[in-house]
Amino acid sequence: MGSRTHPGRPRKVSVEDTLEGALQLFWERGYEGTSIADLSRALGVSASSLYATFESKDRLYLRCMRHYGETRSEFVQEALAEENGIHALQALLIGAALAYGESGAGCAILAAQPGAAVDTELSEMRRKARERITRRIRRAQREGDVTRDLRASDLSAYVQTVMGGLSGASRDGASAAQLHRVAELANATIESWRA
Amino acid sequence: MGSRTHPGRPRKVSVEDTLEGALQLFWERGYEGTSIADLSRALGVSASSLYATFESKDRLYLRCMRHYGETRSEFVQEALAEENGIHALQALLIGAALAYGESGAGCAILAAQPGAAVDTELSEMRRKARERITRRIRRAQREGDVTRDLRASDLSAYVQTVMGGLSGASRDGASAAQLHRVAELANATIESWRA
DNA sequence: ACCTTTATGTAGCGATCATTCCAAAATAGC
DNA sequence: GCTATTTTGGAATGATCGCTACATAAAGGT
Repeated sequence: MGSRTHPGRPRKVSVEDTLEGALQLFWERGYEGTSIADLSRALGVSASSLYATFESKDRLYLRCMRHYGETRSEFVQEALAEENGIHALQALLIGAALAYGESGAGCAILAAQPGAAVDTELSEMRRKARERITRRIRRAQREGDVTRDLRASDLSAYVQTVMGGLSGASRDGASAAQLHRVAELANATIESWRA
Repeated sequence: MGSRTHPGRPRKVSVEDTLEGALQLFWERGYEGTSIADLSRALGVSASSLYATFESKDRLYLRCMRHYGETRSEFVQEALAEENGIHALQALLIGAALAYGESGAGCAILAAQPGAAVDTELSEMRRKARERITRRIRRAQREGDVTRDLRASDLSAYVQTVMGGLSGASRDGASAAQLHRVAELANATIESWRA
């Protein structure tokens, strides 16, 4: 299945560009608030082309959310790579405040509403993100950065709760500066988690 | 206009019951995820009756959100009535964790997605809630419960951000116990705001 | 009994929804 | 230039959307 003898007509818009454009609409208006006609109009591609490339609206939405995860979560990787565990978590919240403040639409995945079978996969994505934070905290506890008196899963839940709150505040119109100040208040809590 | 001479046919379902039932659907599935046909089926009332009583889907939704505010925010009043300012804010988060944990659908107003002209009013409701918290914090600062080194509006924003995060976590399936533990972590921050 | 008033259900409105069919267009290999 | 392959746009699918017209049912006032 790798012969590739006959090429066919070239696509008007690349898959990458389509995902990026569709993401913007889904991100701002949500899954149910974005119709195929909206996407077709905004992208300059007919509905049938979208269906030929991405099987259904569900699948396209899912691809967009994965695309979001791949292109908008660098700040998570960078923050968790901080040597000191406390600094890592604090950098995570500051990074979230900055990222959500820039976009003005919060986190596409955390802000997604329940809807059909898509929600299962999104919930799984959120669970994995939380798990990544939990593992980083466990490592910090092993390394003596974070106290062992508190459960890593609880601390992780707190961090993701604040991130979700920042996401919501961003969508509600909070300024980047405002989000930053909230993140700093939350970081005072994290400061108290030192071993 | 208070004569009331001719009564007319009695309604099958009271306005109160209709609002309560419609709220349940809107709360769980959101505005766009709930159709008039869904409401008609769930309430046992025809669509035309709904339109005769509530002018439009927008207005019905708005009435439901107000109904939510009137019947589900007792914990806010009770918490903010606490004598000590620090305790008031802490009770607010604990109360939110309890309330959102019970419903399993978070806060209907904080979790509402942007959509048409309805969003303006919901945003206003959130703003008023935040203002109420801000005023309580200012009072606490006057009474010497909370430090004057931090801006009341920032502290209020933090509290509402955590509430929004708890709401989202609840919708994502977090248990009441889990929400409670997160609230207690957030309350450690609030503890540090003592004057 | 009749009248006024209000709420009811049925049927239907045009618009939009996600999705599909299909023929034409555009490419590379032969 | 032909063929195979793939994407394209336009038209149409049935279903559902929010909403309305209309005739009838159920009450109290007289």
